[in-house]
Amino acid sequence: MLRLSKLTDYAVVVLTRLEEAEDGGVLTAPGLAAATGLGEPTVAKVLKILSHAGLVEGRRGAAGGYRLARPLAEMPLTDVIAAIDGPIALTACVDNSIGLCDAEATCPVRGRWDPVNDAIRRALSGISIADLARVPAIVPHPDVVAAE
Amino acid sequence: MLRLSKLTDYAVVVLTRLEEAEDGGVLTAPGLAAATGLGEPTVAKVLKILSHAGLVEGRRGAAGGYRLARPLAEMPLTDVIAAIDGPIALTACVDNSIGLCDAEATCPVRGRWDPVNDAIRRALSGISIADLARVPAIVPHPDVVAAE
DNA sequence: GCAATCAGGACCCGATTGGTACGGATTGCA
DNA sequence: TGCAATCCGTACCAATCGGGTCCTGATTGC
Repeated sequence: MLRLSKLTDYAVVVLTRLEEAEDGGVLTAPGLAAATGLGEPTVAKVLKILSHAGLVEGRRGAAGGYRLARPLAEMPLTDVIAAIDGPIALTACVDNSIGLCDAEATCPVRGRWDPVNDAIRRALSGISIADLARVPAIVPHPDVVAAE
Repeated sequence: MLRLSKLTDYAVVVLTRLEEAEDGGVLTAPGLAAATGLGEPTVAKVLKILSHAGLVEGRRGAAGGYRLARPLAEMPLTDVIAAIDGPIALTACVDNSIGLCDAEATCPVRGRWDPVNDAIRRALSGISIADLARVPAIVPHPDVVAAE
């Protein structure tokens, strides 16, 4: 389905929540889990990945927690996707990488998806997490409105 | 990894091969399998899906086979992806659909990915299968060139 | 009537993902 | 100095999904 993982979804939620509470302080993983309604271990996992990618900064210790490494407006969606789902490439053969495919010599699609990957990267690079956060979370569905 | 399925990849190969041999005649699934180097049952499966989506037309019987329903230039990539991978939506919650998510009321991301989905649809709608077929299948990789 | 082909479904195996658990390191505070 | 709270890294397990195969029918031409 051309889908990306749930973890990426969670990451956006957590990042959005982190910015809302941004007053210079930090938020703990358990606190974020309670605020988002997600499972605590899952939130911790997401935060660890984001920390590894440099999108959030973790501070250890008794008064530790997480805070954003930079404002969400300066955080392109591609960074989050790349951090959690890996490099943005629609097929297993990333761009023109060599040595991964067993039927490399006869593979009829080598390099063929490159323009598609580029198109998607361009489309996504213009969207920041702040753009997603700006969307109202609950949007009335046309069917529901029509049914009323 | 934001990946789409291998089947979609195969579909592009098969469609491209179908157009090359387009002289008004048809190509059989076993023939296409031999021509593309893919497994025969797999090719048959792809063709069945494409036929169901109306992208190719199957003709049964002794002299049966498949032919393109329309030229590849008039076949947007989104049609093939939608036929094989389903509707283009990055998350499980397709757009603003209701009733699928269990934690619907508290879900903090409902409708949030819509602009992303739209951006990807726009980026992909401008690409036809003919555009992909036009890309040379074998492209020298920069690393390989540098290593020589 | 027979052979060749498409059509549709069921099935199984492997891979990936989501989610969990555990031990260790770091920091603040009493 | 010890304790508690927190992050960090890794390993692990269960469930889902996709790739691939097979079988049985329906249709067509010879």
